[in-house]
Amino acid sequence: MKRRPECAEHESEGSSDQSIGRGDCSAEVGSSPGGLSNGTLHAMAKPPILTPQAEDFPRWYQDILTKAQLAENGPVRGTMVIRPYAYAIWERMVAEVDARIKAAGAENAYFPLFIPESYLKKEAQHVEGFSPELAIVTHGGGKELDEPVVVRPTSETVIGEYMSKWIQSYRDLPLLLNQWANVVRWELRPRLFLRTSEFLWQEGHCAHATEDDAASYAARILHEVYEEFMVNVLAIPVFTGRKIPQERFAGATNTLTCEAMMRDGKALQMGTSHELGQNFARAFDIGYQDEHGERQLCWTTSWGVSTRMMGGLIMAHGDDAGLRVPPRVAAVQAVVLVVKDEDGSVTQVARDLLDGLTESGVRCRLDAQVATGFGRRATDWELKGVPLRIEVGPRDLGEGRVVIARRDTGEKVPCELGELNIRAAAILEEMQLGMLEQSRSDRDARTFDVSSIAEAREAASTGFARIPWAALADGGIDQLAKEAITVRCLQSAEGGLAQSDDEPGAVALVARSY
RNA sequence: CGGGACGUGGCGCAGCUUGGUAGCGCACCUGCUUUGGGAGCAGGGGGUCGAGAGUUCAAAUCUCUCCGUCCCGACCA
Repeated sequence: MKRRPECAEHESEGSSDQSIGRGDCSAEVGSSPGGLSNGTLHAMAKPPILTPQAEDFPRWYQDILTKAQLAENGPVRGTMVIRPYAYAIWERMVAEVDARIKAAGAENAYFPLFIPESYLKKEAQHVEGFSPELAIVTHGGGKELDEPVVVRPTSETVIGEYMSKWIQSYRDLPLLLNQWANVVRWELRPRLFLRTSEFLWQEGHCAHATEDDAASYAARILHEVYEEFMVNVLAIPVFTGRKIPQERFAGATNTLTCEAMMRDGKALQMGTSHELGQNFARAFDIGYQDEHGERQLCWTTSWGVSTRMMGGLIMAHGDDAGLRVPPRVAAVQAVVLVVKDEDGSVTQVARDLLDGLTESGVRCRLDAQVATGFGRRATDWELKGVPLRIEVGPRDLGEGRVVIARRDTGEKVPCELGELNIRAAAILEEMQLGMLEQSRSDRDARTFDVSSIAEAREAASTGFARIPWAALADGGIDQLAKEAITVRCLQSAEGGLAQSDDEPGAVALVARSY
């Protein structure tokens, strides 16, 4: 079993100079490719902007939330205020996921925030699973309510009630619904984006005629919507697999998951897709008449991704200089930064460049706040993870060029004015792929195939372990649980989704997790 | 909810042991000089010291209770 040094390793490998001006990286400092800065050695004396990841990852996470102005706690414990910059990224996620959901045939609708308590109680496992985390409204209009109202922790129940009305015939199937909403699950230990009492998400709810249809749709959403989005837009590779019974959604017969590795080696469940069997169909009488006039019960599914993905984005890509947002989700893909301007002429050129970039489809913003020093602004944009910084100063313009600085590698390259639009678009594309490759190789380097529990424990101290499911058969899960290691999912021997809880040859992916 | 740490301007902290009514760095505001990697100088604004109660002539400081935050566990998207 091979081992790699702790954390943040790829910052010190290769010729990356993303450490310019920062105190967190000792080697490679003087190598600014553009040859444009010379103060880097002095800059090393400055304290790091963020607590370095290797020193204290949770603190790094807190720091970045604050300093990149992403989110903060709301006044009620567990609630979250999402600041504009982070919300803009969330909106990009929503747009991308929504398009894929629609491509998979589901339609958006909206169901109420308040659910009669009695609905929750209709499905035994569902109530049991959720009752500890419910927020329940007992008063309204100044009076005690006859029946308490639950703030939705998820909407299987209300939606089930309406599906039951809307579905009469096999011709009404499949019924593929989705809603974007907020939900509330009272959390004991909240953590911004990762686990908040109120969060934003998308919840799909579908009814199918057969178990096979339901199963294949749940898997289709997992792969074609979630995995595809995470890999190609968020540039986060994920392991997909089947949850073990203990980790299943309350009321599901099968839960599928996308598990990603964060830069501290812990796993984050980024999305789930559930087969609900006929549990909710039975509880809410979701049924139809088939071709032969026989009454049949539907098979339902539900699936969701949430603002937790923001936490995943931050922890999968962020480095000691801040966030790194892959171009396809970046709300701001490029910032045109005026280095210095004495008579307004540089800013004018910057505006023109901005217009050109905008026309060629790059989401960009102007930073002409020359009252604030260049270094300060450069650092701030790095903190926010904007993929490209286009530096425009009098010196450049004298030579008819600008400098493009990449957030992923820290590299700076000069670019002729006339080529900016094409170059920027090309670099963004390259960065998108590069970030995915980097995440994938980092993850793979920390994912170990092991055969014993002792090895799994060892591997999970820095990353993931893949262990034969059979090796955890008697007491293995409990043994690992003592070290806070859990089974993230089961995969088949070939790497696909395990088809059952006791599939022969299945492999368990185990890790510490969020 | 169990174990640990901690709550002092927006952020990070000192002051608490030996009570005497608040300070530092960053950030912020104004002006000038600056601007190619976290600017400098000068001036300025902002805190009933997490909340409540108690002890005391006097509480950031001592006592109790509560609340909140962070880490570790049980629970979860």
